[in-house]
Amino acid sequence: MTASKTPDDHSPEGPNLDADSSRKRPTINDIARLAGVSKKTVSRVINQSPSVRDETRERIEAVIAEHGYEPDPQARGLAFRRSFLIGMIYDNPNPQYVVNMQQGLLDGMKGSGFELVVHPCDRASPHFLTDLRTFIERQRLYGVVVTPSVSEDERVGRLLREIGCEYIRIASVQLDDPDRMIVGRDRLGAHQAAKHITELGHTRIAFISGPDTFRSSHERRGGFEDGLNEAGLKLEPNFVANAAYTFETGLTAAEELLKLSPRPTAIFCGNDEMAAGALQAARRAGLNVPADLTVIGFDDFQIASRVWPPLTTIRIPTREVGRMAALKLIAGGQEPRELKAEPERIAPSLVVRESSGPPPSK
Amino acid sequence: MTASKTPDDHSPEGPNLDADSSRKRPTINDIARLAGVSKKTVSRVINQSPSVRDETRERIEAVIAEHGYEPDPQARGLAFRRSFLIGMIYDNPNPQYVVNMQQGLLDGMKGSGFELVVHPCDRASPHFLTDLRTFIERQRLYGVVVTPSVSEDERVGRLLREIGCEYIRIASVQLDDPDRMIVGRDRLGAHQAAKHITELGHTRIAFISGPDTFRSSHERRGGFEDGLNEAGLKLEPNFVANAAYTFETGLTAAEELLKLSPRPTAIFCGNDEMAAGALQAARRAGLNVPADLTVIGFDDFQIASRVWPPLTTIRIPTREVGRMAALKLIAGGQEPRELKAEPERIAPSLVVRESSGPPPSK
DNA sequence: CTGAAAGCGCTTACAG
DNA sequence: CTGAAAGCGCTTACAG
Repeated sequence: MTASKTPDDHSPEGPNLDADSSRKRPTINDIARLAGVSKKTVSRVINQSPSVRDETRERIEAVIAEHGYEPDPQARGLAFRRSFLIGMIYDNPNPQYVVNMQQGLLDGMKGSGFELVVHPCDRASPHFLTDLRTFIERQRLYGVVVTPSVSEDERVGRLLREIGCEYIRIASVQLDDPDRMIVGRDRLGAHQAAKHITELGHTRIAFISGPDTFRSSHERRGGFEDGLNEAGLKLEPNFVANAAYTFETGLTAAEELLKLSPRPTAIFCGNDEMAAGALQAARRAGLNVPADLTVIGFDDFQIASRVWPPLTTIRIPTREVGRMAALKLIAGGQEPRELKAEPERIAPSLVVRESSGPPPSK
Repeated sequence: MTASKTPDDHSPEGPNLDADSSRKRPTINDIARLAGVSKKTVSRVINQSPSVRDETRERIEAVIAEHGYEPDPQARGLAFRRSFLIGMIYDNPNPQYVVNMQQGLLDGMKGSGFELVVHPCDRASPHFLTDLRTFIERQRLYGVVVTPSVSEDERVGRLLREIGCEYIRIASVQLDDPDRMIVGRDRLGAHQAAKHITELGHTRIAFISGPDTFRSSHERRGGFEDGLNEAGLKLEPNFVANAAYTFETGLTAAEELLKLSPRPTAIFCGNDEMAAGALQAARRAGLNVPADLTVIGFDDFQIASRVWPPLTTIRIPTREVGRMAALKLIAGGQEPRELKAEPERIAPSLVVRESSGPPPSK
């Protein structure tokens, strides 16, 4: 054991959990005594009750600051019957999504005193709902943020309401009270992709869809179709392939599309992973991207700029979405000011790289 | 703390926390009453105290099971002066590493009643240590798992010991008591890479290193050099380039190496991200991988199989490492039986894909 | 082997 | 505007 030992530290040696707590952290009782008030009044200051005389409040705040007092969240939680933990409930298999979302939630929780507890889950498990319930009730979670595709499960919404757990669902469609949701703008993003492709002059345009179990699959397809229609084009049924947001399924789906004759000159993929698979399929088919084939992704995760050629894609500000979700949860469902003032901050945007170009001239 | 809704908020609308709580969850008092014992005895059963008569224990366990009683972690934590939360402290920028590690920790914590609180941090921040201390002390964390590169910071080890927080450091070198560490086998992995490359017949072999701030950079280099030496080769200083574990720095470093004359016929990269960058550099230089150049990565993250050609790399079982770390932390530093019996479960292994081959014959 | 009392550090409900 | 009492659901220390 190195470092600072205080005079009253009589511990013999080794990491003893109790002995080493240098100067014990002050409690509400210490602050009350030092400020010459009851602990209830200190409690009022902590909880920002308006009914405290300014002078009293200032005196207490000074003592709190001087001693670096921080209320114990466990004791508060016990008395409140509710912890200061926020859960992130997710089943999205993409690590980049998960990390960006966590980071965003953490951004939004910063300085609030809340902490983030992560809870991946499996919607297909038979214990899914009971596990979720146990997790939330046992920890008496302050609230949860739920991301796709779990967020789209109506059983989850019902459960959360039934046990009275505050929540924010993140999804690409309005599935619940607006107070309880952050709605993504997937349609808009897919629309931008369609616009880009048609403006390049493509007419034989294909789409690789994500799995039916994600609402975003449908939204992205819908937005894409709308965009094509605006350009006077249709999404031909045989130019639509179903995949599952993974690299492998994207690869297979693209292989099928490229066997068609005439084959598409552009493929819009429901996410970057599938687009990376499509790039692989093009290579195997001896096609040059973008000279022979335009490939476009969705998400703008790291992989988009790592593959060759770097992917033109639709960027979703996942971290910012997470930040907004956390702020909204903490505010009890109130739309964050920033988001109200500038809804565009969670809007998708087109990122043009090297995988898109005009159709082959022949 | 943004106090938004308090428990006695009897607002007519919206999710009322109290109204919906169907049947209240039983407490230790309920169980004690129903079992005809004192709550202290129930507490003994919960905490697996040996001094309870078998008959009594069974009776109590039956009541617990019947009512689905679960002790409140907040109340337990308050009495224990220690929560049932485990923190993951990290600053690794790779999302895949973070998610795999989290998943592994969760695997190891499963059924233990602990929950995982995530805490990314920035070693370079001036508040780094105070923030960390505040986080741990305020939440009275049961313990923490620290990953590279924060885990390699001696200030962190000192702090943790000083405040008496249980911890496991994950690193590529033994930096602490064996009870407090999970040591990775990076040297072995790099050695395997060297063996593979030399067996293919290469002699002009380069290395792209990670940043000095990660011990793994040095270990991987060391293991690689050892492997080359065994084959009677040396790692030439001008064939070593320094990068920072990122795609961009890997790209730049590889460009420099490929300008040399004669240029290397194989490059071993400290991780997959840099190897992806090296692949990009080769393409820009008009070189074919693996015909003109062998490129090898380290980690076997998803990106390794997404790039073209798919990367030969060294697989690290990150998730398993995480699981072992959690088990060890919960066991108070005792090596998990599984790991003792089979240390190889956290050993690296060579994964041969398409980015490696014999050197060009010319 | 078992229990009654006190306490962990907060808050609610009730007074004044 | 402020406080004394009781309580949140557990555990420790002390008895027996």
